[in-house]
Amino acid sequence: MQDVARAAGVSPMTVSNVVNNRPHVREATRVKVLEAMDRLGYRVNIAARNLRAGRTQTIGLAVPEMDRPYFAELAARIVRHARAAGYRVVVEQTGALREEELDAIAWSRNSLYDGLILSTVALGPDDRDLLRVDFPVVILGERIFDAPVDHVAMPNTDGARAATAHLIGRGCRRIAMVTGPDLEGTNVASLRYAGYRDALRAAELPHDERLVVRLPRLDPASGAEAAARLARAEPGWDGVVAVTDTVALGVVRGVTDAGLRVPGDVRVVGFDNIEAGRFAVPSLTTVDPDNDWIAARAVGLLVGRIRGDATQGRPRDVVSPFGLIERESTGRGRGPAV
Amino acid sequence: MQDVARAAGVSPMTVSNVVNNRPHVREATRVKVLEAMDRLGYRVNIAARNLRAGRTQTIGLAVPEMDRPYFAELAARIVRHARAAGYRVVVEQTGALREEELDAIAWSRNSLYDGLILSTVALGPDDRDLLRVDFPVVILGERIFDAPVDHVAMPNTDGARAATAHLIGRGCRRIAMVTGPDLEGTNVASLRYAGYRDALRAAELPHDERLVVRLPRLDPASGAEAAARLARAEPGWDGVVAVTDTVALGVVRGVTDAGLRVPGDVRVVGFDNIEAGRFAVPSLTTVDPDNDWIAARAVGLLVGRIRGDATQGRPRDVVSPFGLIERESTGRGRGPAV
DNA sequence: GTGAAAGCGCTAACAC
DNA sequence: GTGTTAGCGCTTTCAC
Repeated sequence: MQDVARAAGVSPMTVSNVVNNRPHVREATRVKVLEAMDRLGYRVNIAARNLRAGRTQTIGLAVPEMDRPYFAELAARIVRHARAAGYRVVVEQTGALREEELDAIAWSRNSLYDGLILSTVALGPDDRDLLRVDFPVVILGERIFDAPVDHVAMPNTDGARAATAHLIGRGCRRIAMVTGPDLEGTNVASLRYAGYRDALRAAELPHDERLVVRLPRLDPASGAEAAARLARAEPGWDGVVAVTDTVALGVVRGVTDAGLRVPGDVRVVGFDNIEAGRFAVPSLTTVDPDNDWIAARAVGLLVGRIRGDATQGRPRDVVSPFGLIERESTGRGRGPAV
Repeated sequence: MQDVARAAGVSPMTVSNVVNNRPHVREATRVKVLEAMDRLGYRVNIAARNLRAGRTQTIGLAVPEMDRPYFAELAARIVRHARAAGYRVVVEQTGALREEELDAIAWSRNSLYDGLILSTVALGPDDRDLLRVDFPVVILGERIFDAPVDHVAMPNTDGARAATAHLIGRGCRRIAMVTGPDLEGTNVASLRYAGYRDALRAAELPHDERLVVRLPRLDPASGAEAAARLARAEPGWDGVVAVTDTVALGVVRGVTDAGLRVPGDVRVVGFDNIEAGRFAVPSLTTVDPDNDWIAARAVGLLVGRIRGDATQGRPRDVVSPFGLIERESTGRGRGPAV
C-alpha cells in the first residue's frame, strides 16, 4: 500500500480510502490511485486488515466429516445464509473426534473467525465447562444441557418416535433400530433410539434387544452389514428405523442383498432428509428435520452473538420443527419395479 | 501477550518463545509464563502471527458446490492429505460461477492462504490470462490449456470412452449420453462427450443427436428427467453414459419410474466413483478417476509451489489414472433383486 | 479532500 | 537464557 501511495503520489491513507470505496475522495485522485494499484498489481492484505479491525467477517463451521451427505448439505445451506448476512464461511473437519472438536473452539478464538458453528458428535454434558468461553459459538446437533452456549437441536427423539409410529401404522410388528454405538450418553444415536422405544411402548409392542444394532460408524457399508446380520438372525423382522439416511440407504442395500424386498418384506425409514434418499430406488421415507431452518437459525443466533455481546443474554436452545416424508421405502408393498 | 508478559514478569519475547515451544527457556520461566497465560485466559492471535510471518499454513479449496457428493468426498481427501503436509484447509463455495471462481483467486492472494486449489467448472481457455498470477494455484478438473498454473486433470475423455465401450461390450447399441449444457468449450461435459463419441465411432455405431441430452444442472433431478424424456421419445435405447455418478443415480431413478429395469432394459454407467454409487440399488458401474490420487497430487503440487518459488518451473499438467468399476447397473440383465 | 502519527499483536535479529 | 528494537500492512483519529 505504501508502494501504491508513492507511485500515485498520495498518502497511504488515501489509498486505503479508495480501496474501501470511501466517499470524500476527489475523482481525479481516485483514478490516479486505481491506476497505480493496477500497474503494481496491488492486493489488500486481509491479514493486516483483520489484525487492525479485530474481526474477520468470517465464521468457522466445524463438522465431523464433510463428505457425509448430511453435513455437506448442511454446510452448503449455512454458507448461503451466512453470505446473506455478510459473512464468509470456512469449513473445517473434526473427524468426529472429541479432541478436534475442542480444538476447533480453541482455534476459533485465535482471531481467525468472528464466531463458530460447531456440529458436535463427540462432546457430551461432561464437556460443558469447556464450552464456557466468551466467544460466539453455536452448537449444532444434540443438546448438551446447561452448556453456556446457544444450541440448535434436531428433533431427534420426536422424529424417531414419529418414524417408528409410521412403521407401526404400516403394519410392522418386529421393527429393528440400526443406530450408533453409544446408547447411554446424550447423542444422536441415543436420542433417536429413545424415540424408537417410546413409539414401541406407546403401541404396546415388545422391545427386543436383538433387534437393536449398534454400528461403530454411521455409513452405508455399516448399514448394509446390519441388514445382513438381521436377515440372518431375525427372520421375522419387517421394519427398520435407521439412525440416519446414509445408514438407511446402506440398510436398503443390505436387505436387497439378502434377497428381500423393500418395502415388500422390510420397510425402512431414515432420518435427515438428504438428497440421495429422494432419488434412491426405492425412494427413502425419512424424518425431515428442516435443515434450512436449522442453518438459518444457527447463522442467525451466531450473528446475533457476534453483533451483540458474546456472553450477554441467556443461551438459547431451539429445536427445529420436523415432518415425516413418506416415500417408497415404507410404501404399500410395491417393491422396486418388477 | 503484553499482558501475559507483565503478569509473568518477563518480556513479550519470552512469552512468544514459550507459546511456540522454543528451546532455551528455563523451566521455571516456562512455568511462570504458562501460569500467567492460564490465569489470563490468553490465546495467541493468529491474525497477528500470520501478518508477521507472511504465511498462514492454510490452503484454500474452492469448489463449485460442497454438497455435490463428488466435491464433498474430494474435499475430505484433500483435507486429509493437506493435514499430513502440515496445512489446514479452508473450503469455500463458488456456486460454479465464473465470477466467484475468479474471486476465489483474487481473495486467496489477499494473504489469507498460502495457496489455492481451485476446482473450476466455469473457467475456460479464455480466462487463461487471468490465471497468470504469482501465487501458488492448482487447478482441478478440466484442463485449461496453456494456463500458467499447475493442473490436475481427470481422465475425462479416456474414461468416458472406456465407459461407452463397456456398454457396447455388454451388447448395447442405442446408447444415450446424458451430459452438461456446453459441448463446445473445454469442460467436463464436452470432454466426456468426446469420449462417448470416440467409442461409438470405434465400434462403428451411428451417432444419433436425439440420444444426447444436455442438462442445465448436474444433479439427480435432472438425470431423472433426462431418463423420462428418453423413455418417452427413444423407445429403443438400451444404455446411458451419464456425465457424473450423481446424474447417473438420477437416471436410474428415472428409468425405474418409466417402468423399465436397470440393467435389464437399460444399462447405466456413471463417472466419478462416489460412495453412493456403491450402495445404490442397483449398484452403479462407474469410471473411477482415482480421487485419492487426485487429492494427493493436488496437495503435493501446491505445497511444492508454496515451498519453492510460486512462479518458478514450468506448470505441471498431470492426469490421474483411471479404472472402470463394473457393478450391477451394467450387469448381466439381472435387475434389482426379484 | 488529504495526510501524519500511532498501534493492532506478533516475532526475527541481535544485544546482553 | 532473556530483553530490546523494529516492523509486518492496514486503518482510526485528528490535524490541516
